[in-house]
Amino acid sequence: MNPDSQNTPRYHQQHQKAIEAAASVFAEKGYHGASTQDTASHMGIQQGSLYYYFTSKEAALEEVCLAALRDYVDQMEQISKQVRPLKEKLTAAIGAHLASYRSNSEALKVHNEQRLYLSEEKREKLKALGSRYRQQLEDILIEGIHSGVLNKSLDCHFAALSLIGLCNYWGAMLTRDPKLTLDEITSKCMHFVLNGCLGDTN
Amino acid sequence: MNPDSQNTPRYHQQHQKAIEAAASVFAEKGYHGASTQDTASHMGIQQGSLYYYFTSKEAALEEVCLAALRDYVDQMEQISKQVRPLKEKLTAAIGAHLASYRSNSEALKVHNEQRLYLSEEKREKLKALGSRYRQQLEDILIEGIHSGVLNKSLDCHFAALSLIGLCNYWGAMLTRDPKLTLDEITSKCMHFVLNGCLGDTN
DNA sequence: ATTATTTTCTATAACTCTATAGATTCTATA
DNA sequence: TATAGAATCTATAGAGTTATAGAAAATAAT
Repeated sequence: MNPDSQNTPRYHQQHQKAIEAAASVFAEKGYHGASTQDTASHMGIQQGSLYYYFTSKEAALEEVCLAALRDYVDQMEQISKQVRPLKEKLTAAIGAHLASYRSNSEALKVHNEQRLYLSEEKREKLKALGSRYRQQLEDILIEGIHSGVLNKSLDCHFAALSLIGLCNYWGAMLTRDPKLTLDEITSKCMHFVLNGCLGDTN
Repeated sequence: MNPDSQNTPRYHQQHQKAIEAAASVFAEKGYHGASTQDTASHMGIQQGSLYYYFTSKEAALEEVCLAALRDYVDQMEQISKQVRPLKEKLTAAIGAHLASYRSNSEALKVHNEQRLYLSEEKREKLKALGSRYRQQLEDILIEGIHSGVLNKSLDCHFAALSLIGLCNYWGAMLTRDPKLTLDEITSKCMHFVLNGCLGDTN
């Protein structure tokens, strides 16, 4: 393949479609459970043609994971930069995290559930992105302490990770159960994270 | 195979070993990523011999998941029956959940991450067990409201699910990072679940 | 309209995987 | 120790998988 050919609009568009198709079938059947045939069928081309867009099946997984993370790390970056009160920021962060599951559900699900099947080496880039995300969330919480809204003795590292765990859990639920609404889950997560089970009503 | 042969001590013992071997390789490589050859090698027999203990690869996955769930649903049943103050019960529940990951990590991990690859039909039994677990947790919370400890307006269903999500997240962390201690994570989860990020220090 | 390039297709090599059948080796018991 | 039954092994059918090579079709450029 001529390396220039990767710069045509058509190539870009089809490459994108290929990533989405891979995300979709990996999300449904898992990385090992899905075949390149599945991905190809999903985007309406022959199995062999897929290799015009991916060098290997593993490369496809890597691209899906990277695409998923980049999107939502970018969003978080935006949110953490803004100057707004803690509660608004946190609501935005949780909302964006959960929304990623609805809009981009497949890719994010694949990242969370299938990335361990990538070689150590390929996971490094993902790790870097992932911990940037966690750090930004942590920074929001630290800021919340400084502004006097959050409990001074809060372990922000633990809380940030717990929040990620919680959002991933509910995000996965959102993709499985269409009856759940994004807004409701967002506000319930928010309330739970802030007040826990003891906290006062408000 | 003579059906009686499944009643020998040797059969029981090897069958158990087979479940553990399957749990181990499924946990590491995923259901589809692991081969029956892997499982057989892990327990030191030939690939074909495995079918003396499992009727199919899928049946092996089912057994692994069932074994994992039964163990920890039983524990929860014990805990929810006891007459103790809410905080103690909840600590016991969280502690038991997290401890399952340390002791029985592989099977539980397989249940959480691979059970969706079972046929709808085979998942039914798991669902029943799983929702019994959730219900018991929910009951503990409801009891906590009645005894006046928990916030009256708490959505116990949502809270129980969130707690499960949180414990699964930290449970997975516990299995990956040996530096984390069970007691510390238990108490942090407990504190987080009760007080959230706003709640007072105590 | 002809040519060059990009995109897709077909066919297939080289594996790997599950599951089964029948032979073989253990093991307990009479 | 002879023998029935349990446990394991070997070999393989049959299906599915990834990746590649070269032909064909579609598209863009001259």
